[in-house]
Amino acid sequence: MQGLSGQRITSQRRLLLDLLQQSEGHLDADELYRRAKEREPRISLSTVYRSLRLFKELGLIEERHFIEEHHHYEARSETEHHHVVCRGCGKVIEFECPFASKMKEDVSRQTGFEIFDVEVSMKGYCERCRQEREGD
Amino acid sequence: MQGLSGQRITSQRRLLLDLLQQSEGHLDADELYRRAKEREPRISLSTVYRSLRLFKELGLIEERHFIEEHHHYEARSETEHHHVVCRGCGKVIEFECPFASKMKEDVSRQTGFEIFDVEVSMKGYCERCRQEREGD
DNA sequence: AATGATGTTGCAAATGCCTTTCATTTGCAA
DNA sequence: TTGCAAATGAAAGGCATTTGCAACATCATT
Repeated sequence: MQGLSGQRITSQRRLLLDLLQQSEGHLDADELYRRAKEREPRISLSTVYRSLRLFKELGLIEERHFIEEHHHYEARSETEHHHVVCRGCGKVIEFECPFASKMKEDVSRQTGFEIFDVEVSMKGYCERCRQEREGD
Repeated sequence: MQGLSGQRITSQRRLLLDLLQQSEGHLDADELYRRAKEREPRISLSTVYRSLRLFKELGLIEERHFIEEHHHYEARSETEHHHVVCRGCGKVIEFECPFASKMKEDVSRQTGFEIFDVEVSMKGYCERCRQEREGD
């Protein structure tokens, strides 16, 4: 009738979602595009962006923005995980946060918001980069 | 001798920092530009961006990216605070997080990172938007 | 299987946030 | 007050992402 009802399953979408789900780690739009082109060279970057938006709306993937320049995407997993980014080399490590649900409740109570997403992100220097910095 | 030593105090920088410090809430570059132009119509957007970068490097302000499209800036405050963003209307509310330092320690121990920043951000719907959604 | 209605795609052009270039102006130390 | 490095404004550039549109799939119906 309207809206989301008439969504079609196309080869491009299947491919893109496959790639997102297979890949551990996080892909940015461009890397996803590069991988998709290996299998379907005619695919276009706009299709990648359009599909990412769709998957996000459907809740199939999550969008992360730990790097200023652009976003990263990852298939949604059961256990929510958070990120530390190294300011030196850009490395990203995930961790789980046992406080998440408690924080969510607290904040929900304080603000009256109905919260559907909690994200903890930290910045710092990884061990390797710390050593290099001390070397200077 | 070099580096940060040769920083100059210009009228534009004074104005911009004033505006950032006065404003409660968070400004994006464009809003800051608009406000600055009211007082100094010849100021340019690039000066705004250059100054924001400088202030950030000097630790005078903090950069937030709770909205995908662009960043928000706020004068650095003593107590660190975190944010909930309403997916409906974009409203941002701050909260304090008593777990922050504990999480920081935990993650530092787990990953070997030396962490200098923790940011908790949540998404949801505020009370008003929730009511409107239910009305549909 | 052929048809048709409508969702999707690729491509190119456009957008939007932000940065850079460069000629000119300004702050500030001597 | 002069000289020079740092800063500015204006315009051009860069890059991730979006959009307009004609050609093309998908899927429910014949």
